[in-house]
Amino acid sequence: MAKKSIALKNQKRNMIIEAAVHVFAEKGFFNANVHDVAQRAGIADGTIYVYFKSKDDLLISLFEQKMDGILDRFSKKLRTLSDPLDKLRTFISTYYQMIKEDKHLAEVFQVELRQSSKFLKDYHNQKFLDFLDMIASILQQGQQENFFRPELNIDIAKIMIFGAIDEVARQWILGAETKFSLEEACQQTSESLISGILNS
Amino acid sequence: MAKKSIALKNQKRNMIIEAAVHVFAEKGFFNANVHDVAQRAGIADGTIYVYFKSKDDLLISLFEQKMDGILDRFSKKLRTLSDPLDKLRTFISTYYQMIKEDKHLAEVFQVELRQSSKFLKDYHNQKFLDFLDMIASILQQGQQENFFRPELNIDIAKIMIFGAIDEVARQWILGAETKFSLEEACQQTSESLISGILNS
Amino acid sequence: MAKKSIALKNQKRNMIIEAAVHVFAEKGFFNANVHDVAQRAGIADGTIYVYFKSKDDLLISLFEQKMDGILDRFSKKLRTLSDPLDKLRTFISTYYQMIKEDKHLAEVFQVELRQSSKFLKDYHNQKFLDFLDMIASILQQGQQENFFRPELNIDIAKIMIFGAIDEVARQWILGAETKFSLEEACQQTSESLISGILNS
Amino acid sequence: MAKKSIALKNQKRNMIIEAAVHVFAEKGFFNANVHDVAQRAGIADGTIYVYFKSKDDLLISLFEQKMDGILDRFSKKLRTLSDPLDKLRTFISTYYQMIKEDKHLAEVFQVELRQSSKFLKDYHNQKFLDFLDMIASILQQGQQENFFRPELNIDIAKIMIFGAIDEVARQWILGAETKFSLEEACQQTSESLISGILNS
DNA sequence: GATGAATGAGCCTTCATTCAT
DNA sequence: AATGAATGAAGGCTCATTCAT
Repeated sequence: MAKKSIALKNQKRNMIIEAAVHVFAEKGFFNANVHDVAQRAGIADGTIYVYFKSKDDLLISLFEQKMDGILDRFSKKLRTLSDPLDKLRTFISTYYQMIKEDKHLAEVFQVELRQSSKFLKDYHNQKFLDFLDMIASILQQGQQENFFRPELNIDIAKIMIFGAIDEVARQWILGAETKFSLEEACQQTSESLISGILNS
Repeated sequence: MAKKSIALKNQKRNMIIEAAVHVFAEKGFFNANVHDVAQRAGIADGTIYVYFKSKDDLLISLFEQKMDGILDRFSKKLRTLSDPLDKLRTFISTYYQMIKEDKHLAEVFQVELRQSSKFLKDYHNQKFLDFLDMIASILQQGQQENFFRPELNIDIAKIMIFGAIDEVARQWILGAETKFSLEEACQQTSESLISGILNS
Repeated sequence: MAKKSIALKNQKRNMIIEAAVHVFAEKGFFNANVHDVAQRAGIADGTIYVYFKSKDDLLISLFEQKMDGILDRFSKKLRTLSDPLDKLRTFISTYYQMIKEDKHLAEVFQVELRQSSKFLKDYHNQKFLDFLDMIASILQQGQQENFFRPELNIDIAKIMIFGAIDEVARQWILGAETKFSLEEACQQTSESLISGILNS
Repeated sequence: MAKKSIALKNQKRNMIIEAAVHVFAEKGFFNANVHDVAQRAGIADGTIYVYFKSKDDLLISLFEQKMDGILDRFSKKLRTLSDPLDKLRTFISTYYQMIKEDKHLAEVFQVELRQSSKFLKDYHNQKFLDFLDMIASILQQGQQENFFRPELNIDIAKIMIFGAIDEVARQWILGAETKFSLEEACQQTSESLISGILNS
């Protein structure tokens, strides 16, 4: 019974998070009301506070929970591969796939996550750093195995790669000026990041 | 007299924008009060509204004005160059230089500009698109002159390049996990974007 | 439970309206703060907005609700009568009685209601027109039954009669220069409106 | 030169008052800005304060000045007449004529003047009482000369008569529900007030 | 006298959060 | 656990008034 109760509790908690993803994506964290989230979740405003300490806590919890899922997903995908180039290509394609599957979540992550450090005091976004380190691991392995240039600064490269694919994804989501498909974006960014843009 | 009056008005307007850059960078647009901006500018709250229609208008005006300066700066820098590779390297180094010179402005741009489309109804950020098109121009010229790969999709590449350098800049500003100098970042991203990360 | 809840809600709504009547009567709508009304009602400022959309809405709701009561009261009083002269005299005496019983409400109505058309966009004061039409009905019946002059323009007369008794009531409330009782006012205005001021 | 200067000063003062009449009539005293008035007068905001102590003072001055003109006008019209009935009919027709000639002024008087006692502390509207007393004088003379009923309470009747014609005028101005001309209104109210509505 | 930029007090309204039911 | 009415602090914005020019 206790187990079931916990499961139910988590279920409602997830419902709220799912509602928050939608509402925050649509209006942005600051323009969205707790009431909006509650309404979308089909519950009363006060109920939010049974599961979360505050509006900020809801956002952070959303990050953490979703990030766990994402880290898990990437981890599983990469585990089966051994070639660093395969890994990098898979990482990139998985990223775009994820964006495609859940635009709302992507919007919340890209926009709100960026400023989390500023408005959420004392929140150190460890999970995001873990995510970046997945790229770093691939690069490190690739460097050790002589795939990637030895003079590559991995701390910079991991950020650069993330920034590149993330910005392309954002512009695709925004839809403005988008004259490309995600598939093409995936192929193009992979190729350019790996081989550069030079015609050699 | 009229000239002087207009100059004075612009001077105060700029003072407010400068104050807003600092305050928005520190607290974020939503957490910052109009009072905070006024205080930093050394004026009364109401004076803000002599120069700007609303808090939103202040942010947009800040974007537009600063973007004009930035576009001008890049335009001048690139004008003297003819080699596409030189142009791209200069573009990237100028970007990092700009970030270094005015961290506050960079923060406002990177964080608040991103979500502008969401919370500022009917604001189409044309100036940002113009900025991206400066990269596109370089790429196009380079492609025509056979420097860059013919199969490169410029609409994607311009975004990718911007995303790459911008994210590296952001992480450098945030300071967290930053184990690199901007000079190194410049050299590394230029090299990787141009020649790729492959060890060939 | 639902019934009780609705009853309680209406009770509090009425409390606020009652407070608003007092405060608006004392200070006038524009000089009165929402805070004043809340304080008089013994609630927090924000609670006003649980029951009313805005300060304007509070005033309009006050009109509508009170007008409903007034229309009902007059309607009941007149229903039992058949003679048009009796009806008119009763209408007038009821008006003065009402004024006497609730000076505050009278002040709000006489002063604020007048300008409602100007400051409350899109508010068409239908209830007031209904009130005037109660006089019109009496006049019409009286005209048909040959009590009142056939050449009487009822659309003008109804307004004239209302204006006459309302202005006397207002001056009585203002107290300035008032050298008469409401009873006398009732008797005098009834007589003058019905028989004129001529000594015939 | 001093005289001329005073004349010029009065001219500008009048310009402001005229602008205020329009603006207050359109928007109501509270919804109208000093800026609106200044703009309509074609002067700077601050100039208002060269001629008037405050926004309230502007309204009061407007009343006083316009009332002087009105009292003068009525006084001149009535001076030539000797018959109390003629006087009363002339009073009423002059009132409607005045309304017709300057709707804006009429609106300001009818709406704003009413509440003056409430929002303008310590303002005793003596001129309005003088106006009412012009009616009282007519009634008194008529009563002494046996034209009007001896039991008529003049303090009540003067208010009643004013209220009657003023309300008809207001409804005519508002235009809503107005199915009559001012000429008809004049004839009807005169007749009804003098002879009553009874069919005798 | 005329100006209009600057002021800052004040107000309506929102909304995250609480708590009695 | 769930509710949603109530709270009250906080904030954007207005505008009558002032004053240096």
